[in-house]
Amino acid sequence: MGIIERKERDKQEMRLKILETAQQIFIEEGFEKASIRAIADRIEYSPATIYLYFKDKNELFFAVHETGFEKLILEMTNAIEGITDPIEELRTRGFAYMKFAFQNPEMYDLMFIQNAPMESIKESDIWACGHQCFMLLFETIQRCIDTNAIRITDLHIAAMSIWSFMHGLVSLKIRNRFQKFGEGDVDELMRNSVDQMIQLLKNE
Amino acid sequence: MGIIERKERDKQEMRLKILETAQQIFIEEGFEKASIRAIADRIEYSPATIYLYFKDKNELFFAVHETGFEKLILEMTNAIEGITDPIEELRTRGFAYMKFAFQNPEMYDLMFIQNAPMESIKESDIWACGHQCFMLLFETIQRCIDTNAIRITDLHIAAMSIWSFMHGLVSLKIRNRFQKFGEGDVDELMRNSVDQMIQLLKNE
DNA sequence: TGTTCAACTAAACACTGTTCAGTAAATTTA
DNA sequence: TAAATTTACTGAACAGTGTTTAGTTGAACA
Repeated sequence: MGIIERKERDKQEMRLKILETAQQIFIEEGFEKASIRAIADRIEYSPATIYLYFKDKNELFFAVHETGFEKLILEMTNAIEGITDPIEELRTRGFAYMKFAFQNPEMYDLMFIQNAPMESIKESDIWACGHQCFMLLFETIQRCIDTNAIRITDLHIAAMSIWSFMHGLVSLKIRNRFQKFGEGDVDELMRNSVDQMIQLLKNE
Repeated sequence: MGIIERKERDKQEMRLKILETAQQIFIEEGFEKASIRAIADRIEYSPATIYLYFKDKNELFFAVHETGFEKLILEMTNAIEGITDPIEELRTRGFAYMKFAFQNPEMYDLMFIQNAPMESIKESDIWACGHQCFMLLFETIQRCIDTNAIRITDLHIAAMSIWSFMHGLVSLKIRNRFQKFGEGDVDELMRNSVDQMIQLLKNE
């Protein structure tokens, strides 16, 4: 009989329910406010129940941050549709990354700033969704190198440099370190910085 | 009589004692572990006493993060002693910044990643120590621009780009996002990225 | 000497993540 | 069908967090 199958389905459903509720509260009110009790309250279960589906808060928010990567990877993939010039591809992916951060600041924070999700990765294995995302960057940079479009020849140095630049820009903004930086609009200065960096990277 | 003067001295002394103890625990065991109760325990006062000297934990850790900036500003100032070439000055300051982050990861985290210190800055006024630190960067970049040594001509764009790059590099490392990035040593890859960026910035 | 005032604290409040013994219902076995 | 077992769930507790408040104690002043 399909009782064990139904039970398995129920279990997955419950897990998803917790996950979606965690994500909801977290996106609306931030990581701090997304407490186990707040999540339990909304799904009308006791806090202890959550621990039957997730080892701890870190593991739950690891699962949440994975859904963030799914979204980012999708957007970074779709962004370059129809683009052939490698530099234009790099520029577009850069702006897609920045747009994601602006539109999902709490999720970006969880994915690239918070300690929580990284703490649930066992010493032996890898940050799979992170690596999957870097692959998109590697891909684009490799194309730039192959067509001699870029002034950096080492793939890993280029990837680390470009990602660091983008992350620095976005995370300093998210964590409020750009208060009154310069005179004009900070967001515009950020966009200009990205464009300037592309110019710097371009060969000729 | 000097009673009120002595009382004022005592008050300042107590404030300093709290501040130094907070800093100690925080550097040794991180921000999470540096609780009001842990600080109170070590100085052998009740937790409530701390609130007679600091409005809340944010204000206390704003004061701690200020001592971090004093150190960073000192190191960034001393680093360039005897250097005349603007590009070399920029490079040296970059490495000094990175060295500070590596040697004082918890303090760097507090200064540039944590929300706590920024939350105690009133809407009206400015992040003074942050701005004082940027001035050193502006200074160096201005020299680069004046001598035509750099491929960026806008001071604010250059400052934002270079700071973002350095912060991205260092904060991704601190928050554990460089696990197994590439094949070799991550620290060396980071240093190579800084050197590569300097090459990119250099005119000719 | 009595009064005032400042420094300090015990205890509580409202939270947090997490664990565990116990319950109740669904499922399986006899 | 009745009894035994397994599963899902929870109340209550533990140990911690930042913060507030009423109340105490000792020093300074009148």
